[in-house]
Amino acid sequence: MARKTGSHSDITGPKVRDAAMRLFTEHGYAGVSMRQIASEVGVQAGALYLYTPNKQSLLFDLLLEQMRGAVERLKETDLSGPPEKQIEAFVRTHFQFHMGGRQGIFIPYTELRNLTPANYKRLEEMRRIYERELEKIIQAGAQSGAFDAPDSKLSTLVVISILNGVLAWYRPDGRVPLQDVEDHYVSVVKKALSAT
Amino acid sequence: MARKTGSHSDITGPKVRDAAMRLFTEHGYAGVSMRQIASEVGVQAGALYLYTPNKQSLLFDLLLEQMRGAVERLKETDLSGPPEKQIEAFVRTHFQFHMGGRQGIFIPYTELRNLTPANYKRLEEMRRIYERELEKIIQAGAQSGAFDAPDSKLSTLVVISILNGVLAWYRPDGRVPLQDVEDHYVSVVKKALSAT
DNA sequence: AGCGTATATGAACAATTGTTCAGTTCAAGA
DNA sequence: TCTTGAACTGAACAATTGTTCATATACGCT
Repeated sequence: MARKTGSHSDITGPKVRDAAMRLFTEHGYAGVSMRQIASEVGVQAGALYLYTPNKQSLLFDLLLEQMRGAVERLKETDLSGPPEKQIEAFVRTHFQFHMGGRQGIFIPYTELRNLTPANYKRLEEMRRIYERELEKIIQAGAQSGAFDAPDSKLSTLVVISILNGVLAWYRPDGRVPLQDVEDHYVSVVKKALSAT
Repeated sequence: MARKTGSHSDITGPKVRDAAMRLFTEHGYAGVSMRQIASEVGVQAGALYLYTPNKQSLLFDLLLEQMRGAVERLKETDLSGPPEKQIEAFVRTHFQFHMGGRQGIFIPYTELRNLTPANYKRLEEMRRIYERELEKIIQAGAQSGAFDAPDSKLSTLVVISILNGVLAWYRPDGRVPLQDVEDHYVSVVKKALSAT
């Protein structure tokens, strides 16, 4: 049997990416087989290769899409005003992009280790661009005296890791509403950066 | 060839655990094969089974040892005095245990997902014990008005994830000395919890 | 109605996986 | 010196891995 009714490339393609995203997020790249992904999609393993040249590309494309999305959203964000307002805007945008949409389905950056050196390098560059934006905010705040951040690079890394930390514990079916979590992180980051 | 001079169980045993620890930390459980571990130890794969019944047990024993160590250290820590002093003591103990010793070689708790349900449950119980100690500190601080933490469970999860976040970016050969990083985290967590 | 092609099957592949085990080696005790 | 047994090898195993490909199907087009 092949080509069931209503089953086209436009349907299966996204299904493959969604399944891979969910499984990579949950079990990690090495812990997921192509057959698991195929089974999730409702297809045989061989069919996946109509949508990706190989497993590595599947991971890379998903991570690239993620990073591109993050940078894009950030560009659309209004990062003007006083440092406190800027950092709040950054935190909310970052949080919403990572947790919003497909709730909590987001391949952790830990999986970067599974990339080819060449692929890794390309993503690493995009990440630097993203973090550079945060660093600029922190630097401005430090200069104006609003923030206590003598080492802006260190503070940037820490803030990013704080924000991504939510993926480690948040469960969509948990007790605390996502909006409350977002507000909490806004408060935490603002205070963590604040001058004493 | 077998049994080289000076090569005993007392030597190889720890070597196996060390290699597994390092590799699991770096590549994740699923991304490491028994043959890789064996090669790191300088032994054939079959020999590993003199020291562990199987791969799953190897991971579980390491994680159990880790959790046990963390709880032990915490019990030895003086958690008296005002909340600010208590939280500082907690942060320093937590940080030193996770980052000290074998610098940054620490299996991330993400790897818990690779455990058998039974094994997972057992570790989860220990983790609750550990986090309960932090929650008590936060609760006391909230009650005294020193901390802004209306939801102590949420704050606990967030603080833990903040602290563990250091594993995501810290490199032993990096620019910032470990002691400075520790001090930075002490400051960040204290401020993040502080009443406004 | 029938052709062409996008979409999928399912079997096969070489490599690698965790694990077992009969056999080998060598240090220490008798 | 000889024996014993702990420590290890190396080959083997069944299962699973990523990937390929000849084949089959059924939809859209004419």
